[in-house]
Amino acid sequence: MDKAHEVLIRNLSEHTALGPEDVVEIRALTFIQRDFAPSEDFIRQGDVPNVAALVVSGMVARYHLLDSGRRQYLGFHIAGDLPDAQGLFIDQMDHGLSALGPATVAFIPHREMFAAFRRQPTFAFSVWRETLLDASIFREAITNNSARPMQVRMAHLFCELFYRARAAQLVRGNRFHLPISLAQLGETLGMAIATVNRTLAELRGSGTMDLREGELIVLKWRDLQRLGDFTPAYLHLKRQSLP
Amino acid sequence: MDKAHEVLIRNLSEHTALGPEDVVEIRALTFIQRDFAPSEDFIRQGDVPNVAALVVSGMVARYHLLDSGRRQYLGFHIAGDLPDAQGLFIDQMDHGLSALGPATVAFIPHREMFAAFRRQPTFAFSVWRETLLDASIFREAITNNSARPMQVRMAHLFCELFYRARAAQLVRGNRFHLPISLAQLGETLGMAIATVNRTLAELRGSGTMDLREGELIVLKWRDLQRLGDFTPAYLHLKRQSLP
DNA sequence: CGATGGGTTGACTGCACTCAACCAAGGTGG
DNA sequence: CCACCTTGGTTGAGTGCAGTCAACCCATCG
Repeated sequence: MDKAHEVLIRNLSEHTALGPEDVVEIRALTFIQRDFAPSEDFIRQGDVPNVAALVVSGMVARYHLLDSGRRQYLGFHIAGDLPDAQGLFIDQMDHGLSALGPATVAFIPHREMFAAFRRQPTFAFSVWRETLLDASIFREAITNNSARPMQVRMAHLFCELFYRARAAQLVRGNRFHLPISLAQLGETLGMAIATVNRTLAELRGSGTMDLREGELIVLKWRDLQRLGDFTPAYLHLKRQSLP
Repeated sequence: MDKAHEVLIRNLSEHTALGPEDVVEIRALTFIQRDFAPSEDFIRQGDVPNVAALVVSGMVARYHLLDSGRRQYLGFHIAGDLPDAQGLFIDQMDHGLSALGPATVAFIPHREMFAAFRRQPTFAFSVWRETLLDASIFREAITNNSARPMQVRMAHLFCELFYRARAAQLVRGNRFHLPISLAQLGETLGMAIATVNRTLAELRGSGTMDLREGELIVLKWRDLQRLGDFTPAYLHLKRQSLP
């Protein structure tokens, strides 16, 4: 059976009430599925996009490359996300996408998406909504990296990822798969790798969480949330109530 | 004559080839126009949006407020922008909007927008595209505030604002109206006010630009661009025909 | 095996934050 | 009218946090 379509339907349904006609449109989309190795790029800055990517499993990252050679991660995506819906209406990608750990990604021709949008405006609106959620997460990242001290900043990132993973039912118990290195954390949060390590040690010391073997373990969600100044309103997840 | 409609049409036309039917739809929209004083809020974090804002003249800012009381500016908008198109499909605003200097804003009921979207998908796509440009600017802000040193960071912001203002024909000669205070610059770039002042002094010293009496003056565009590591690709300012 | 990548830790340094004082301009009220 | 206050900008001194640099460990892998 086709996991890609189901993952997309599940994710869109999380935020939007899809009608049966919308589901029919989605199931009719052509998906070309591919597996990627950790850190493998699949869309590069400068590419002319004509397909949209859907994360089927694993995680993918979006990033900027600066002339200085520095890399800045912009955000992360989990199963069900459309990480480059952002590319639907632009001529040229302004950022790249790569697998974080091993990941499976499905590609949908833009042409088909547009046709479906015209037939089913509700489907278009639901994807549009996804892109707006993305933007909301970007805004929070601006604030996080600009206005919050190191420890809070890192805790906030973990909170967000955990919260989103839970909404996507990717959390088993109190842990989920987060195959990120310290260097990548640094390039996400705008801090040097040594600082990443020390800050992470502090967070571990607080007993609220741990990060081991590519797994994030949340031990005291409430405390971690407080530590990270985390309020999930900006994620606009309909299911608001969580333990 | 109605400036609001014309400003919107001009801005959308900048990026999208609008058909005559789209223009008819836009002209049929109901606008409620209002003037705001500098720093006056007109949409607050937590509001339930049911109208979309359009900047008719002046500048408006988007910002987060943290529990700590700190304010983080997320971005700025000029005439023709739809600063809260982001609110079209969300239940609750995750950020606020305020006038930067004195500003005139027009409000359009969401209901009318949605109806127009269904009748004219191309119009919907053009507004969608605007929201994606917004997101692209947010991404750049993440990178700017996280990965670039202070001086470069500030120069980059000025480059972006100048470039966008020029595209919107708001630059007269080599200057345009940018009514921003040092404190606000600090809350945009994530730096303390003292540092803002010193960094700005450096930039002035470089002879590439000046900021006086609420006006940004660009003296050496090329040098400022280089100083700010600025490449305008991410602004996607190019007319593109839509599907 | 040696090479590589990821993680850990210590020492040093310097940049940007904090704090504080001060100035200029504009608005307000007695 | 002046006195006062507020807001925005400017500058100096001191400090501390996080960046840089370097060494080292460990596991994996060719």
